[in-house]
Amino acid sequence: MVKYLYVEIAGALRDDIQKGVYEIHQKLPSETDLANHFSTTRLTIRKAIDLLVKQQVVVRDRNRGTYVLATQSKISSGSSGLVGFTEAAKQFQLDVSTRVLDLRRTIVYPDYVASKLDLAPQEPVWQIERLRMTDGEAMTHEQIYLKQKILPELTAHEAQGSLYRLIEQTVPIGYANQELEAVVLEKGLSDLLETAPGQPAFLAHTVAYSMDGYPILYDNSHYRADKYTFHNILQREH
Amino acid sequence: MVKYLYVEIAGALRDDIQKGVYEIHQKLPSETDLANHFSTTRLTIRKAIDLLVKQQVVVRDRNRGTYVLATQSKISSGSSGLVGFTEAAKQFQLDVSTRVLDLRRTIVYPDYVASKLDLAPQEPVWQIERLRMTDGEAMTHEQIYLKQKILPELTAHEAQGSLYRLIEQTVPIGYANQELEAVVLEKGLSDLLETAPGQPAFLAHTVAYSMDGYPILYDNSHYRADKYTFHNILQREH
DNA sequence: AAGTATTGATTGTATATACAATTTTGATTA
DNA sequence: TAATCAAAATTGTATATACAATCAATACTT
Repeated sequence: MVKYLYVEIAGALRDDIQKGVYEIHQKLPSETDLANHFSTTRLTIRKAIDLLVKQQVVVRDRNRGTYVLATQSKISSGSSGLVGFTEAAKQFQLDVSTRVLDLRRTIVYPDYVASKLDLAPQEPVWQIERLRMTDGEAMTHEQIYLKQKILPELTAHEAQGSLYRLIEQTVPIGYANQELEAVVLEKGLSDLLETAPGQPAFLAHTVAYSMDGYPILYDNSHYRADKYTFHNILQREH
Repeated sequence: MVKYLYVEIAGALRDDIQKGVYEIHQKLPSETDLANHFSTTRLTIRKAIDLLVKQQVVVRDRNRGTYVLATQSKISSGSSGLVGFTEAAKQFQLDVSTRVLDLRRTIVYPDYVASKLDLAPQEPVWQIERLRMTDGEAMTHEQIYLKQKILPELTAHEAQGSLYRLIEQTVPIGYANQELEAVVLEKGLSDLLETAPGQPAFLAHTVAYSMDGYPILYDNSHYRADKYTFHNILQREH
């Protein structure tokens, strides 16, 4: 999984931070020192630190040093494009795993699902409930409704990977409409997400459409707020 | 103002894109070609392209090339966007009012503000704390840090309106970088927002940049989750 | 003692070069 | 023609090195 030197070094540093070798607000060794320690060049160290900055683990302070910001990094996704959890986490070079809690073909679903997906009466959908984890820690709980006619067959094994990628083997996805709520976790979900009730979370409602504008899937996901941020680049229109 | 080679090159490329030299979905010249053209190294070109990627002007496609992205639309619908609260709320035809809680020119601010705004030591900023209301109900609490050199003077009356509009009378804003957290309100803020502690809220960190990529203002806002949702249209890149 | 200049440390940028990984393209072969 | 293989193109990573910009600490001068 770990392929590149700078990713490995970033991981090593992050581990050290998590282990307390470097504490919050403490300064990391200088780039040259790190380069010597890891027997590499300063530029490779810089790339490693760049990654940690992107993950918001450290901050740079020009001419002074690099300081520890948090002991944990957050995954972040947003309008940078439509990516599922798998692809987002991969950009952070994290190890993704999935627990499929439920997978069934059904004609029983809430009204708003039928409405959002523009379903015919009795039209079957795949209902997929998954728990997504990075490095073994629960991050996201997903409740997905996918038009069955898009994917006639779907195995539990397939449901473990990137659904977007799977779907795009038959229907290219054009865009999605996402609405974000901030919520507080109730008992059931907090258990699944391995945290406490009352903790904040994002609730994202996403409808993915084909290029033609036909709805394909509806996704209702809870993201642990301590592990996830949404990130937008907003262009000013002049 | 433009100091570094790679920033200049990024600007030149962005201009070319805007002028139509490179059109949407078109491929940029290869990095080696660009390096020759600008009489520099591939690594400098890469840093320039890195910047454009961060600004979402182009995307990389490994082993294939760098492609021009749609520089328009894609963002900021429904809510905050780079329109600021005033402009957003007006689209909903709501009656916006503002309570300026604090307005001061100061050289005392958190480290992360100095870092995000790339402030010189002792550089003065305007610190503006506002409560934004629609139809008399508290919606948003804003904590804004604005480089003083952008706006030498700022009255409490001016601070009641749209800051974005005010700023753009001197410096056009190019884009902003927004990060969303989901949080739970603590006592002080919940009082200001006229709700109860423990209620969920969005916490948005926004850094607004000039067209050249220089930071202008940092905004730390809490949005009542029961009154506000964030809405994105996500484009799938193919 | 207080201010000033110097020096070292540290991050930021830039050049030059090489190899790796993968996609595309073109040539070769069955 | 179709399939296979080889080469070229292109981005990604890595090493080595140098200088610039600025902060912090030290030494020096007044």
